[in-house]
Amino acid sequence: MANELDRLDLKILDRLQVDASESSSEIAERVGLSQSPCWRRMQRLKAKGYIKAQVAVLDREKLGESMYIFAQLQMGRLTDEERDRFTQAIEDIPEITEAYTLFGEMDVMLKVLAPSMGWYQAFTFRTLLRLPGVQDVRSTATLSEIKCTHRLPLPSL
Amino acid sequence: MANELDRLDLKILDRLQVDASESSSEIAERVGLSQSPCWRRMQRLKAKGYIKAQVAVLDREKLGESMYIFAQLQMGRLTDEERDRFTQAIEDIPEITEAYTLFGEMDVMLKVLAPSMGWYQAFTFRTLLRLPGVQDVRSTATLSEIKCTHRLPLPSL
DNA sequence: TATGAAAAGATAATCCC
DNA sequence: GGGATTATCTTTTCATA
Repeated sequence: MANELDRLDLKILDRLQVDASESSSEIAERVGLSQSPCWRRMQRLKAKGYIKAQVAVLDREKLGESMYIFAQLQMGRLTDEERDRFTQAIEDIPEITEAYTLFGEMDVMLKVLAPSMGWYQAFTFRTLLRLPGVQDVRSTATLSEIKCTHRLPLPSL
Repeated sequence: MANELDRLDLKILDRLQVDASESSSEIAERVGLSQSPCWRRMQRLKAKGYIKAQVAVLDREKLGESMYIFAQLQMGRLTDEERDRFTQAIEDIPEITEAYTLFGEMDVMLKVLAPSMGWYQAFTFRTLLRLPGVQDVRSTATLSEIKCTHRLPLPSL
C-alpha cells in the first residue's frame, strides 16, 4: 500500500465506505478533525486513487425478481487476441457483475445476476458457452442473500 | 418491483450507480430534466428505499496485498438460535464480504477477502470451521480480478 | 400532479494563519 | 492542521401549466 496513509486517512476511508453522503464537516467530526484538513485529505485520497468512485447502492429486490448465480468456467488455451475478446465480452455483459480467474481445475468464476432461471438457461447456452475458449460451465444458484457488501476491511482501525 | 418507476427514474438510478458524486443539475441534464424535478425524484427514490446507500468504492490493490477466496460451506442441521448466531457471526467478520445460501450439495457460499494465504489457513480452522453447523469447507482462491462491480442491470434502458 | 424558477440554507472549496 | 471567507450546490418555497 505504500504507507502514505495514516490512521486518520484510514478512518476517513472507512467512513466513506459506509456513507459517502455525509458532508465533510460531519466526517471531520467523526474522525476528530476540522472541516478543511478533512476535506483536503479526502481530495488527496481521490487524487491518489484510493477512492475509485462514489456510487449509489440500489435495492436489488425492489427492482424486480432476480437471483445471483455463480458460474465456474473451464477454459481451453487462449491466444492473446482471444483472451482480449473474452475479457471484453465479460465487461460488456451487465448481468455479469464479477469475474475472477481461479486457482484449481475450473478457470474462471463468474457472478451472474439472472432475472430468472429461464433467462439463465438461455444465457448459458447462447452466451457463456460461445465465449472464446469456454469448454464447460458449472453453475451454482443462490437461494438467499445473507450478506453483500463491498466494504473493505481496513487495517489498524 | 411494482412499476412505480418510469424510464426517467431508471435512468437516474443508473447514473447514480455509476457516479453518485455528480450534482443533481448534472444528472438532470443527462436524463433530460431540469434540476428541481430531478432532485425530487432522487429524494423519492431514496425515501422509497430504491437507493439503500451511497458509498465510496476503494482501490483494493492500493490498500495492501489481498485476494478474494470463495469458500463453500457444508452445513449440518441448525436450530433457529444457531442459525441466528451463524448469520450474526458472518455479519461481524469484515473479511467476509458476501454470503449466500445455495441450491445443491454445498449450503453456503462465502466470498472472503484474505490478506494472505497464511491468514486464510488460520481463518478456515479457527473461525469458519467453528461457526455453528459448519461441517466442511471447500475453498477456491482467485488469481486475478477481471471485473468487479455492484452495478445492477436495469431493465428497459 | 408535475414542472420550472428563484430564494434561502448548507456545503464545498479557497485563502491565510 | 485550524479558522474564516467565498463560491457552489442543495433544498425549500412558490408560481405555473
